[in-house]
Amino acid sequence: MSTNATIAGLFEELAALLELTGANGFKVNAAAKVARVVEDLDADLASIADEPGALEAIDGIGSGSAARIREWLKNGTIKDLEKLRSEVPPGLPAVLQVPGLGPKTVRAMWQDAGVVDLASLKEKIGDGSLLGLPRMGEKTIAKIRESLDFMEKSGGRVRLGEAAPIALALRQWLLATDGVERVEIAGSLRRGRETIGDMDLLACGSNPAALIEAFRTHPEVKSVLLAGDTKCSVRLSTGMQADLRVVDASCFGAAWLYFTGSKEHNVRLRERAIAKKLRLNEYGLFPDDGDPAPPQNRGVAPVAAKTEEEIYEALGLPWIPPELREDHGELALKTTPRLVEVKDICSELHAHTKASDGQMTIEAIAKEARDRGFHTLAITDHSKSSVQANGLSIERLRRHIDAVREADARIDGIRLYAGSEVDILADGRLDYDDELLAELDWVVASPHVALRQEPKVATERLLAAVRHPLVHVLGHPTGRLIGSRPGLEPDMEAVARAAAECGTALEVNANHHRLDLRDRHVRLALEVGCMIAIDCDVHAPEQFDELAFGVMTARRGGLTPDRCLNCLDAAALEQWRKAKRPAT
DNA sequence: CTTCTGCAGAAGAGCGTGTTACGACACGC
Repeated sequence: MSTNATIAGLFEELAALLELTGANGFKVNAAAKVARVVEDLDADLASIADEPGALEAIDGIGSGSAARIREWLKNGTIKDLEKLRSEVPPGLPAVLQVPGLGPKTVRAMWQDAGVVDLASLKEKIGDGSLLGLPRMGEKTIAKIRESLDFMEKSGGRVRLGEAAPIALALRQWLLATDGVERVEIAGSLRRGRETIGDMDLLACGSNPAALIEAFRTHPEVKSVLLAGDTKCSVRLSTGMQADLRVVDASCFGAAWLYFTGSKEHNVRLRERAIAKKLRLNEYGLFPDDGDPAPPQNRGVAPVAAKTEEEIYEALGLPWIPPELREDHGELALKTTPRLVEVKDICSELHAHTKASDGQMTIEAIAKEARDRGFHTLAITDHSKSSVQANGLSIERLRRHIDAVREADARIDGIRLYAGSEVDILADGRLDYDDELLAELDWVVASPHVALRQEPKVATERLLAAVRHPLVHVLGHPTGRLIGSRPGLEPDMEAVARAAAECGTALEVNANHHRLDLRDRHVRLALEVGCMIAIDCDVHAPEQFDELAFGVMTARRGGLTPDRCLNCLDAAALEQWRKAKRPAT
């Protein structure tokens, strides 16, 4: 694991242990924030820690956290953390992750009922010994049991690509309800995070009770966790939790803003409101009249409430796209950035046919891409070392190139590139020799094996690939699979710098299991001047639909159309391709 | 614990909901 990821993990643990030992809430928040900041940091902490004041200059890291980071880098331990570890059972922080359990409850379960980890929680639920605790009744315990089941199945979060179709189906269902005016997706799903904890929907209409009733009776709903006049939480058959809020149309914007989050973004907005003598809540942005009672209950007219745009404007901000609402500096924006959208994408530059492990013929995939409005499709079947994916031998590739060129000549309305997704071998060499690669129109170089190698080795490996003069795109650079395989941990800044220098594009693989580059790598790549490709790595026709997830990930990294290969028109893409290989 | 205003000390988002016990609390976003 990289140094930053390790340190982020330590501070996350520190925050959990502080919570469990009943520490000051601000102390807990501070540690949690350090974890978040460090996780997203581009610079390597180990390399900047020696520079006086460098750690403290990072927003969210003060003298205390800086000292702890230095202590860990020097000794490999943090005294305060060790002390807390000795006080709290090692399995207890995991119990805190159970939805519905907060620090107070877990602490009581630990000290009064002997719960020390998830296993003992399950046991104590089974033998009824939790019932005696304060605020622990039958219903509470039943909910905890359901949450535990979900965590066992999914680890508590589901991938973006799994949650999105369910949310869209729920939205359609609600849109058929009596009196409905509007139904929107909010929460981390709207922000396009790679995994979703629970899904949030927001609705308004003339018959709120009907919306709540429709929601709780959807066929996918397994149990109703709570249902009030304006709010309903359910557990879906997948185990995931879904929340619906029903609000008045007059404050839809305020509510949508609030329920989209992130929590950190909301806090920033509210701080900004306070600085302007205003108050922001889910009912609107109100003048601060000094009365602590909620203004919406006192007939106070909001400054803004109906749309997100007018609320941001009243706070002196441009409308901020949901994907950027993570408190990663987005409040410094002066105008709304024109981020890439699905409709901007007009080529697919990474696709597989039956020649390797795809399901479609060249002709079928070409027509599919054309029907989706693309002007160019790169056929990039696997190379010879990818035996498991039926990679093409040198001979087969030569015949395949001919077949693609023949199809290109025959099929109207789309341009086909004869390409390859060539393996980057463990030592950085490519899986075909240069002579053969030079015959191809398009080369995506991707790592598929040796995905556990040391970060330094991985960096050299990827550097070799991006510097190779015949490579157009570095495909799914880390090889990670969300939730199941961490993948390579190269020095992404070095890789991106080399890519920018050599004019090699970096891919955001849109497959929802991959989303690789991930959001923060996109941001890093853009900062150093890279071009980005968003590709579906298509193996079957429906995989073209994964594009939305790749686009959201790219938007989270701040990608604009001018920096995205797939947004170029056919002539501009052709020009870029030729400029990349001036010799050919 | 960190940040901000002023260099020491204050401030740090704000609300609905269910549960459990009848006002308070914990939780989640």
